[in-house]
Amino acid sequence: MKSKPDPQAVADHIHSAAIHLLRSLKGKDKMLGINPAQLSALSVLYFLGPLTISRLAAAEGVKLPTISRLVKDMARGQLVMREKAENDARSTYISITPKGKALFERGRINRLMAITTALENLTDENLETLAKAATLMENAAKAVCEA
Amino acid sequence: MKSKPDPQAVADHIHSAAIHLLRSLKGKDKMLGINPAQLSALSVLYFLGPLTISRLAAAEGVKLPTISRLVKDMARGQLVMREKAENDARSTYISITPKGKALFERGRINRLMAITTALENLTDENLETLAKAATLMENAAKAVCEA
DNA sequence: ATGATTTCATTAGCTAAGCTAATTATATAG
DNA sequence: CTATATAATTAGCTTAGCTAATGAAATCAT
Repeated sequence: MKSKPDPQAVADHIHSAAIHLLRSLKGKDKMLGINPAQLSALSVLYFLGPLTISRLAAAEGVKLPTISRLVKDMARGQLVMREKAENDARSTYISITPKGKALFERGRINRLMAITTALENLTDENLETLAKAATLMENAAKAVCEA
Repeated sequence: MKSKPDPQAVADHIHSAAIHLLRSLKGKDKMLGINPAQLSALSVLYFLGPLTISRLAAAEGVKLPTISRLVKDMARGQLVMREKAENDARSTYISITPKGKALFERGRINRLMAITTALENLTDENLETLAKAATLMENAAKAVCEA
């Protein structure tokens, strides 16, 4: 064992695995009446707190008009709220409402339960491996962005 | 160390990591004039060989009409070819053309190079961890689908 | 202070990709 | 031979992405 791992092969393998894992979850969200874009935006607002449209767009890696419309739709559904910025009359802060919070939590639990169930029979050692790998992947993602 | 890992936390961590890694790659494809849906379909045809529309749809986890149109677009761009099935006049086999192959390889290399570069400074041990985790993630994805 | 530039957000209009329902053509079963 | 099932397409809808144009506010340079 312990044949020198080929970085290119590892990149390929982890890439496929990420794609397949996320694809397998795609179906799990629909039952809630939540779509991936909204779930993702809610996630950012949930964890980072209120953000302007611009910052939300940046966080999501999409252009500003895309978020502008998404927020309009979510505001109509009472999932988020707008608040005028005090210092800059051009900016609006978007924050998640209790309803949005609840929906996000349900969606999140939905996904995580699916994964957790799939991990159910793993040894502690394998879970440890996954935990370490997750951190390595986060770092890699950061590095890709900065490249 | 070696505190019993919480499966729920691991699920969460690996989920985020997969999202962030793939998001970080999103930008890398555009330069080629290839979009994610086409790249993904080409990938399936590249590795699995010619498939009917139905099987391609199943492999991609989308409905048949979605692939039907995607194939029409890709055929227009000479990325794939249609061939009538011999045994069943209803079926058409879709195969990747040399042009499609070349485009796919460029796109793939683009992505993989981005990841590979990001993994550049990892120890062999960490690469090993990622390789193992990739396999675990593939299994988890399969389990989620079957659940 | 005023005029030019930049920034934040929205709107309009386009494209791509997903879906369902309906249609056509072919296979298969009773 | 008729009925049913399957493969693919088409039509029509939705959502999410984009760019370009616009409006409104802030900043900067005279």
